[in-house]
Amino acid sequence: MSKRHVSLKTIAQALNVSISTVSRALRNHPDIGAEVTRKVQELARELQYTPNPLAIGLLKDKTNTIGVIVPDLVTYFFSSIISGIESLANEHGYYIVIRCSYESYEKEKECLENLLKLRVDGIIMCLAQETQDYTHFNHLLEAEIPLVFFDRVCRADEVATVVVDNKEAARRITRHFFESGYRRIAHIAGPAQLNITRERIAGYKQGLADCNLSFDNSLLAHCDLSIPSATAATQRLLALLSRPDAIFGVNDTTAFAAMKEIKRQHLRIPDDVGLVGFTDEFHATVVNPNLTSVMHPTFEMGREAALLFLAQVNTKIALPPRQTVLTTQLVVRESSTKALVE
Amino acid sequence: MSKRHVSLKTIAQALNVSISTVSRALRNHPDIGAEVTRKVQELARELQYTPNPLAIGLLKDKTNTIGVIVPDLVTYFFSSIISGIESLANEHGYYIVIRCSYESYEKEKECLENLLKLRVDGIIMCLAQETQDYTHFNHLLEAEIPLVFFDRVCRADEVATVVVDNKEAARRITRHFFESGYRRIAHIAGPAQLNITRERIAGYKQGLADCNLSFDNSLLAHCDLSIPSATAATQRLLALLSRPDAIFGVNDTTAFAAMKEIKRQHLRIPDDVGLVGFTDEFHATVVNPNLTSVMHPTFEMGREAALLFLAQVNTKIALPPRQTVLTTQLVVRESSTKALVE
DNA sequence: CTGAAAGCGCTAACAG
DNA sequence: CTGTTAGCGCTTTCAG
Repeated sequence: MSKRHVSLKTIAQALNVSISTVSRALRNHPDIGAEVTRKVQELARELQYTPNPLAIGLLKDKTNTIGVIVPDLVTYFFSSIISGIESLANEHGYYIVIRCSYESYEKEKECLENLLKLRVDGIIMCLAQETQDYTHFNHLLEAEIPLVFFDRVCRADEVATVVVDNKEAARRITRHFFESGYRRIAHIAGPAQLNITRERIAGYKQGLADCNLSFDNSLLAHCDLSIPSATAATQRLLALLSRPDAIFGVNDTTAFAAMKEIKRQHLRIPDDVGLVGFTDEFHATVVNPNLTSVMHPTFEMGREAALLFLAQVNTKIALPPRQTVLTTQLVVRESSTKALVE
Repeated sequence: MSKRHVSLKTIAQALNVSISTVSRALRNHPDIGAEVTRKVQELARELQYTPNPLAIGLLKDKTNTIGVIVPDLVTYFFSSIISGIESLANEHGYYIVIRCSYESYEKEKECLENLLKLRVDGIIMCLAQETQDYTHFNHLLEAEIPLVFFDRVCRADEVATVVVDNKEAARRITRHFFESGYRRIAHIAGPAQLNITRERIAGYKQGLADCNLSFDNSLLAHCDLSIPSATAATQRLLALLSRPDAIFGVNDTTAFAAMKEIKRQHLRIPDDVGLVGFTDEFHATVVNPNLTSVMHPTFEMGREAALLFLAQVNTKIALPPRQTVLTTQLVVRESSTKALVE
């Protein structure tokens, strides 16, 4: 069997001491004689001994492992958040095990179960789009297994969360449109059950109110965040008798899909239709015209989520769940700044 | 301690049988009486017993875990490959633990060491750009720890690899340019030490030869795959006295950066400069003009890599390393098709 | 058909 | 200062 790894036993036998002596020597336990300690450490280095985390995990019931569940691995939004989680986790000696829910409720439950079976120390996740029942988290809450939600959240009074100021951002976008001369401002929103959808719609409405514009339900199009669905939503909006002159997408992918569709219909951006996205990835500055977008600190969001996770791990007492709200910034580019007709 | 998880012991005590009986009953061992088996399984289900993978791992020296190292987590290319790995790994009961090398040789070594310390069953990875010394893999090869490289590879005679037909693809791009009327065809290549760089340059040269064009070293610009560096490379090319009329980037990100720079200099694509990328991500169809690109089957590449990994895990005998070559496809769009002047 | 015991690698309480 | 023992959760001989 274990030709592969040297264990304490290997060292103990070679040096003719007991396993516990080796164990202590390696951790510089004061009880152990200087000479023995030196010899043990020297041999350990030579043999490239590394403690077996399985054994320690078994003993301590701790794996230094964080389960991460995302609805989608490919999108910039999620991959950059994962990057943030990985970066902070790593700095603190944690490993991340990734699973993808593919926006499915069933898969999400399965991922959760699997990761718990693996004995991860806790979970950092973003809810799947489909998820409307939140009872599968009961178990974690009862067992006090660390849990952090980011972006799409639920049960925020019980679970730590990291989000951005969705409402404020949406409000700012709406006002920006108004100030740029747009009057029929539409919003392509996500699925109704998501908090981000609700909050951004709330901000959108607030923004309209700020500008004395009335809310028109036909200007609110829902999509399931997929590209085809965003395209369809755009088509619905553009087909309205009274066509919108501005569209704000729930994320950049949605906005890119909208951009493609708007161009396909030979409408000009920003002159015929203004467009704003949400996330601000690199491609916003590559597309034509450059996309105005809300700068969403995704990498930071990942790091914050990991931070909230660590806070839970390192506390024995159950502290009230922390809510981290990151601030966004509107980055104005060409897609929402038409020449004002005074 | 373990309020959290029920163990065989829990069940054994409740049923007043021995631990080994429970262990056997759960695996339907024929030795165990039908009645006992039924009772054990029933209670196990009720108590939601799940075997502790740490204990099994300790015993079997196997964790069902794959270490994945990528140079970058955020780029579409890598995130979609990770997605492919995750998908296949999951189907076979494996978990993936992700680490990022940030294109650094030192970090790559560190990631590798860390993952091995964690006792992953093997490694699937893409070399960091900086990596030029490949001796840190000796240990894995000697210990016969499964290892798979994808995209950027080394020691291909000893290690299983998944790549695409880089040379052929580059050749096809070059010929496509020629057939579209371009004559001064430039290439923004990656760092010289990478196989993908070498192979694509070889294909580029072959393509030039096919078209009876001579190779001009000034039309070959290297970059480090970062956006600023790709921009700089573009600038160098565009500043040439005899400016190229076509540029083929080593990947889409490079091509997008080039596109941005070309536009900034008020040159028209495809009329003044033709442009082709490599990877073909969604954004290729959003930018203006749509980017011609080589369709790189990234998700499949991830799945293939996982497949090669599993092949190694499931074989006792050391089989010769398999080389999987995936085929690409040139997707011609607007950025490389100027109106031919006959 | 079932139980006891050893061992995977490690730590910690308890002896000496 | 060092060794013995027990135990984390599990599988696998070996007894009975």
